[in-house]
Amino acid sequence: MRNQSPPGRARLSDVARRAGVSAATVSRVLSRPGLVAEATREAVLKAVSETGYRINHAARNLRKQRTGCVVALLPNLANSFFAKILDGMGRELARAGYDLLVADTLEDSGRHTRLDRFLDPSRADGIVLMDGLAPFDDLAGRPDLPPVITACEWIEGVELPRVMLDNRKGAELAVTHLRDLGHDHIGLIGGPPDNVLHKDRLAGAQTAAGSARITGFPGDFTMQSGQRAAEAWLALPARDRPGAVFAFSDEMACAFMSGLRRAGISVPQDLSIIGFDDIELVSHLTPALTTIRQPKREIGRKAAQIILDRIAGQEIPTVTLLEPELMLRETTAAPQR
Amino acid sequence: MRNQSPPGRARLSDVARRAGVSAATVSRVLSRPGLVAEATREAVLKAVSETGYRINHAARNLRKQRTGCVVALLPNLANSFFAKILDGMGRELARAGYDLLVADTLEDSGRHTRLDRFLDPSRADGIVLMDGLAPFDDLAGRPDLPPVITACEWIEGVELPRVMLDNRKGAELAVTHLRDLGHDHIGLIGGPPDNVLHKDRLAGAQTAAGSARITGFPGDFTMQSGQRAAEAWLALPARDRPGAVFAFSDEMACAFMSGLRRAGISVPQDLSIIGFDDIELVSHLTPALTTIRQPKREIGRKAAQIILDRIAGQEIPTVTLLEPELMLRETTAAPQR
DNA sequence: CCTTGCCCTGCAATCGATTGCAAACATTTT
DNA sequence: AAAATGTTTGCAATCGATTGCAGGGCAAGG
Repeated sequence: MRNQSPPGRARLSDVARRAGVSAATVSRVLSRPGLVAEATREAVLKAVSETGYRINHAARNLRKQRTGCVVALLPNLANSFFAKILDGMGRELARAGYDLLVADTLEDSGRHTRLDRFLDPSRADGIVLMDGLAPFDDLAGRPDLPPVITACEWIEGVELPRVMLDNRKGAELAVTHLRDLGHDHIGLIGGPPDNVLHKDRLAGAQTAAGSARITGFPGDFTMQSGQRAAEAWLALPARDRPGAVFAFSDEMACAFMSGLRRAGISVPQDLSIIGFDDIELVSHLTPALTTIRQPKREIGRKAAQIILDRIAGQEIPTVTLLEPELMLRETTAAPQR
Repeated sequence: MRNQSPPGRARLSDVARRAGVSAATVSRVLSRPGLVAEATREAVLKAVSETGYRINHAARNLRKQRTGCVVALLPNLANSFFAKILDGMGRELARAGYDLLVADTLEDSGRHTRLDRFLDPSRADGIVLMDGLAPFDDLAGRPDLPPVITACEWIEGVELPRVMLDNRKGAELAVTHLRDLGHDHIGLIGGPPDNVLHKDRLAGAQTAAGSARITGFPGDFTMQSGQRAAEAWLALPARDRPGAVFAFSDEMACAFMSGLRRAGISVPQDLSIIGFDDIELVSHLTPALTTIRQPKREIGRKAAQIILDRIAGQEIPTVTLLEPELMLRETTAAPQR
C-alpha cells in the first residue's frame, strides 16, 4: 500500500504520478533535461519542488554502479599537514559532485588496517593513498578494484600513479640556500630511513651539498625527534657542530630551534635553521622559520583532479610533481666568522 | 546472460549457485549465521571464499534503508584542531562499521554551502555538525532528516544535542590560575563576538576575574589576530598594559607571544600568557606555553558514540560536557613587583 | 500411524532509480 | 498521399541484497 500513500519521503514515482508522467520521464528531466519536451519538463519540475523530492543515492548508485565517493587513506588524520591536503581535495571533489570519505591506514595499535575494506568498487569510485608504508604490494593492477593513486608519499616498487612535491628539488633549494650563505658544514635532521620522502630529500640535500661536510641527526618528522636532535647537537664538541641545520619537517625544526634557544644558542647568529613543509605556524614564530614550502592545498586539489580523471576513464600521468618554494625568513644567515 | 557468466565480481546469487543453496540462505549465513544449519553454513562460507565474494554496499544500503556513513561538517578542515577531533571520531565510527564522510560548511568564497546536500538519509545515517554559524535554524526537528548533533560549537536557539568542552570552566581555570599568581589586571584576546565559544569563555573569564581589571583585545582565533593583539598591547601606555593575557586559542597566544618577544618583552618575566586548546606544538616552544587543554580525540570519540546511539534509536543526552585541564608550563609567573 | 511443532530453507516481493527499446505522434521529404 | 525521419514518452528489465511468509523434513508425542 506504500505505493498509494508515500510515508515521509517522495520517490521518483510519486513525482511522476503527480506530474502525470512516467518515472522514466522524471528521471530524464533530472539527468538529461534536453531529451524532454519543454512543457513536460516544467510540469515535472513543478511536481519535484511540490513534493520536495530528493534523490535516493543508494538506489542510483546501485543502478549506475558507482558510489559518488572517493576515499582518502592516511596514516594520521591528526596531522595538520594532511588536514590541509584533505581540504584542497575535498573542495575539488565537491565541485565534481563527489564526496570525500576519510580513513586511517593505522589501527590504534599502530598496526596497519585491513585496507581491502576500502578497496571495493561498491564503497568508493577511487582511492587516494597517502601512506607510503601501507601494505599494498599485490594490489597494483587488479581490475576488480577501483582506481588507486598515491599522494605525498608513494610505495616503492608498486606501479601506482603519484602526485607529490618534488622533494629532491625542495631539499636542493634548502641546502643550496645554506651553501650560498657560506655554510660548509650542514646538519640534516632526517625522517625514518625507509621513508620515501626521507630518501628523496636526502638525495637532494647531498647533491646540493657538494663538497660541504654533512652531519646527520636521526629523526622521524615529529617534534620529539627534533628535540632529541637539539640534545645531540649540544652534545657535540664545538668544532663538530654544524653551523646550519636542515630539518626534513617544520615540526622537527621548531622543536630543534626551541631546544637550542633554551640552551642559550641564538638563531640565526650562532646557528642557521631551515625547515620543510611551511606549516602555518612557523611564520609566526620569533624568529620566523625559513623553510621549504609545500603547496598543500594544491597537492590535494591535484590529487583530486587526477583521481577524477582516472574515474572518468582518462589516461593520467604516472608522476605529477609540484614545485617547492623557498620561504626566506629569519632563521638563516651567513655563518659567524 | 550476465546471470550465467559473472563478469568480474561475484554476486550473492553466484555464491548461492556455487554452494547449491538459495541467495536467501547465503545472505543469512552472512548476517545471522545462527539461523542456518551447520553443514549448510560451512558450504556457503567455502563458496564465499572461493568466489572472493564482497558485498555490494549500494544494494544492501538500498534494501536496508541506511548508508553506513556519518558525515562531519566543519568550517575548516585545514584546522589542526578539527583534524584531531576527526581522528578520534573516525576511529570510533570504524569500530562500529561506519564510514566517516567529511565536508566543509564553507565555500571557497567563505559563504556557507548548501548543507541540505548532506541532510539526506540516503547519504548519511547521522550528522555531526561542528560549525556554530551554519544556517541550521529550521532543521532542528524534521523527521525526514537523519539525526544531527553538534560538537565543539553549537547553534544558539536550536535544539540540537551538543558535545563539547566545558568552555566556561576552562576559562575559569585559566583566569583563576592568573589570579592565584597575583595578577590583578588581565588581558583577554577573544574570538568573534558572536561565536558561542567566545561567549562562554568570556563568561567564565569574567566570573573568575572577580575584582581584577580586564582589558579586551579583539580576535578571531587566528594567528593574524594574535599578532594584532601584540601590536595593540605594545601601543598601550605602560600602566595600562595587563600583566597577564589569556588568549582564547593557542594560535593567538603563539602569535601574540612571538610579537611581544620580537619587541623585547620577556615572557613570563614581563608578561604572563596562557592559551586555550593545547595544540601539540605549543609544548615544544621556548618558553613552553601554559594553556587549557581540550581533550580533542576524546571529543571526537564521544561525538561518535553519541551519534551512533542516536542512530540506534537510543535516547541521548542533550548536553555532554568534557573536562578542560590546566597545562602548567613556562609562560605564566607571578607579576613583577 | 497420525498430529503437532520446530528447524531450515526457498520463493518472491521489495528497496528506488536508470535506460534500451519501441510505440506513438509530429514533421519533413519525395 | 505515402514514406521517411525525428521527437517525445512509456514499458519493463535491471542493479544486488534482504526478509516475511510458507512449505518440507524430521522428531517427539499421542
